Amino acid sequence: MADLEIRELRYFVALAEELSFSRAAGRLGMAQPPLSKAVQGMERKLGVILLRRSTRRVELTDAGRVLLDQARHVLDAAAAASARTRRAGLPQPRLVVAVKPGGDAGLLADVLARYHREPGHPPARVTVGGWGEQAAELREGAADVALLRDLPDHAGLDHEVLATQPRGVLLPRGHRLAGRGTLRRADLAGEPVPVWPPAGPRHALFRAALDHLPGAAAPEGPEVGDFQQLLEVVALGQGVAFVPLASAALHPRADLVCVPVVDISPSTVVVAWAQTSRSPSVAAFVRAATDAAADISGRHGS
Amino acid sequence: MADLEIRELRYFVALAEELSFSRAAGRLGMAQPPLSKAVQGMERKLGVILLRRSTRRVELTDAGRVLLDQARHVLDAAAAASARTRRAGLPQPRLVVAVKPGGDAGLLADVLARYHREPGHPPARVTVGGWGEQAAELREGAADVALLRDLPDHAGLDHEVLATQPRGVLLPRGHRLAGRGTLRRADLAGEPVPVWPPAGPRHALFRAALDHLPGAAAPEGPEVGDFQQLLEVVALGQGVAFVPLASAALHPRADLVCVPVVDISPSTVVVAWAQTSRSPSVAAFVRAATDAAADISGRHGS
DNA sequence: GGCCAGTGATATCCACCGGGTATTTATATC
DNA sequence: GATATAAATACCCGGTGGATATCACTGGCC
Repeated sequence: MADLEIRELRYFVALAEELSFSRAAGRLGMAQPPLSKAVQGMERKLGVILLRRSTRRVELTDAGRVLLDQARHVLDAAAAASARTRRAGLPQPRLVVAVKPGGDAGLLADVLARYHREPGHPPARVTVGGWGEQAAELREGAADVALLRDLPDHAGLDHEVLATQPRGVLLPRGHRLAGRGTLRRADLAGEPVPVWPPAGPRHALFRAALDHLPGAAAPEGPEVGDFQQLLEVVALGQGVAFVPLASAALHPRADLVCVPVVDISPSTVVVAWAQTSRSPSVAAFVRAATDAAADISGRHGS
Repeated sequence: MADLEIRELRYFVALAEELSFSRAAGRLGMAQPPLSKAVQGMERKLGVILLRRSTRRVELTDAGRVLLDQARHVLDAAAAASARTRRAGLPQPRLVVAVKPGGDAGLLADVLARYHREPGHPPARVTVGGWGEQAAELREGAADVALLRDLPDHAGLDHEVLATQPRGVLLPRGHRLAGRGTLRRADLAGEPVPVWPPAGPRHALFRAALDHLPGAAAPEGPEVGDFQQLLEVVALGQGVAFVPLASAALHPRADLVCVPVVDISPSTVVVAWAQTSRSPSVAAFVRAATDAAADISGRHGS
């Protein structure tokens, strides 16, 4: 049962994505024949046909689809192993915390203070990145822990919920519903929802919108790449967006209003970490985060 | 940033476990010098010292400890990739369900019926294994989904709780507390707790016992390897054990009594699966399991 | 304190195989 | 049926993974 090598898995992923031996070989910086041989070797070792190929078409078998998914996990894990080991070997290792601007619900300073109060843990270094990057950073070992909103459902991450925030809908000031004090989601049937981001896994706000609008009554709006574009599209009347009320308050615009929607699930602020890197320092940071959040909500509650 | 190869990670894990180049080389079926060279190559590629070595002692650096942990995850993922791909390539692929005798809370038949009712999914095959094996089977890809009690906290598994069952304490019939109708955990201070299993991650019942008994008041009892041995030890008065009441009812013995303990957390029955293998079939099985559990508890509640 | 046993590092060599080039084979299109 | 394109086959070469032999260092022990 000789197992597969990392190199072979990289080859296979490239091939499965390109569905062409020549193109995949080009992307890998190698010639086509050795790629053919490598894949034949994998099929021999596994005793399984991975690709149905003629001279004109290449397509994955069921087993090939499984291997594509699994290989990505292995490659992530291998990249993470290198990255985390390198970081641990630095003269002064740091706990890398990935945050998104506005995605920490104002908790970051308090969390860091609590984390540093407990001795024996490496100092924290904060990196700022857009949504989606954080999950990738955690999985690939570039970061140890992250504060973010609405965790994507990607496998491999554990999380604790720190806070929930009610969501509203962003509307242009002149919209027929802009004057209402609160809305229910049924009111929004038929409003177009901008697609965000245009490629790859959708942003949680987008998925939330689809989940919350009744049935297929939500036509897809234009594609937007970031939050600013989203605001522009809404201002132009091309779509509506579900955002946390607190987040809307951070970006006030004269031409937009944010109306609370009472019957949709709230946005969550979470602390997340890779399931494969639960070090004592990560645990300490998570504890600091949950303590800080409990303290805040307790203070609000009193 | 050339990444590490699976082969190198296997070498490193063997070396880190043996802490001896010669012994590790022996275990790997190779000679000692190439192992030295391979590890030097890894350190060169990573730019990190993994082992502090003299001619008499070998010990891991901090970075080495990190890599050991990470390498195990990569090797698990790689083994799982091979296993799952092989299984998917079989003429008639199956959904492999790992169950523990008595660990399904009587749900298995109903869950299987519901799963098979939905068309389009491969037929299920049930494998029976002891506790701990199931988690390993899921991580290594030998099984797709498992019904088990008290999920170990190993990383890499997702789960949904299907049911909770109150726990009691097993006592020999002549024990000073055996006549009581119910107990509180304070009553049990000072009772010895058998260690189970003797090596590796502890069984959830054991960890629960330590969590629930006040402070360090619980001396460790003898080591036991399985449930039958645990019953023997308790019968001999060498220790006490926390078990789900339903589980105790399955193994009635004249010389043992099970007394409910009212202030400890209940045992949970969960459906679990590897985070890295969320196929539609797994999702369908999980849905069937939660539906079946909701149905049962609903029927009991009515 | 010096000898010896044991262990890791170095030196050197070989064989295998990962990868390249040239060619053949098969299929879709016109 | 001719042609063009892309995967498979044939063959070759160089790098490297692994083996054997040896050196160098550490630590126990008389």
